[in-house]
Amino acid sequence: MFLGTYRHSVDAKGRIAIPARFREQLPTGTVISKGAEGCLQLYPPQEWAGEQGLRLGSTTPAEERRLARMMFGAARECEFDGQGRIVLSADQRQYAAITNVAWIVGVNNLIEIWNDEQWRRIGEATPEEYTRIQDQVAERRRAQRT
Amino acid sequence: MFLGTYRHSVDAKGRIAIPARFREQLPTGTVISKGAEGCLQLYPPQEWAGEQGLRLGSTTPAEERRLARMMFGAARECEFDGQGRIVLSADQRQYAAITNVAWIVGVNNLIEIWNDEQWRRIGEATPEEYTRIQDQVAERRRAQRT
DNA sequence: CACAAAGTGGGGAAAAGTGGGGAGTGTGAG
DNA sequence: CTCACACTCCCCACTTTTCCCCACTTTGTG
Repeated sequence: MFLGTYRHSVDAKGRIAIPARFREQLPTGTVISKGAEGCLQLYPPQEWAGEQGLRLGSTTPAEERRLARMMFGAARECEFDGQGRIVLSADQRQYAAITNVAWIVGVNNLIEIWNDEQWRRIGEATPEEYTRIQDQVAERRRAQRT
Repeated sequence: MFLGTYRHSVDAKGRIAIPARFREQLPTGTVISKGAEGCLQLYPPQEWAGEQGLRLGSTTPAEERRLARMMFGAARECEFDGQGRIVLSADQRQYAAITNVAWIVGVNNLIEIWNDEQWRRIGEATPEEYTRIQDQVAERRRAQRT
């Protein structure tokens, strides 16, 4: 379970330190890829396995073909250096518009990496916004139960 | 079952002591996160388990993605030091507007942490207000049952 | 009133995060 | 073929943060 938000710097070589709390839950085989809304996502092996349902074949619909190409084409296995950092490729940094700092966010089953500005819009919600969103969850849950 | 209200101080390092009566009911795996109306909430493991239905994957709808990011990004597992204190992150203190003192309130199944001023507004309700609120809830329940 | 338990505050060791140097490898131009 | 350049890793050193431990104060209880 990945929880919490961390603000880390990205150095000139494109390296970023993954918080120790996350790192110790990430075995080798962890994959980083592009995610929705312009973030990057780290999938632990068991989560990445869940995405293997997406496959190309003669009967795969057009949209799934496109999604599969984007997801798997952008993916890479994570390699940690001695300091617990991974390298974000130029391509990945451009996609997520990351320059000097980035936010690393635990989202339950996977980890996301965001640029400064975009994360602020999500993470620095006021109590009022947060309350509204929570009520939405409750409403959604109630609707699903029926 | 968590009952009662305690006024504790928050030191320069952001630490706050959880009342012993609460602590002895909180196993490891307790999670603290942002709550409605600008408070912080402590979820014992069994309560938090209910929040974990939200998962991210390539097929998760946009609304759920946003909810998951806010909920889990704001959360952290509680870690007690030898004195029974937890650390409130800078982010959490800012959200709840907590500086030197805070109120720790047992609310049946979970625990809330409030800043001084906001709690006074809730905790120091007059008998008239209390009665009115009780009637409102009763009315709502009756409406839902139909 | 004495003792125990709970809460508060701070110092210091250890861990985590940050930045940069330099060896090794590969590519492309001369 | 050789040299220059770029790039990737690996390692070392510094800074900052975290957390563990000790000591004091306050509260509660027999």
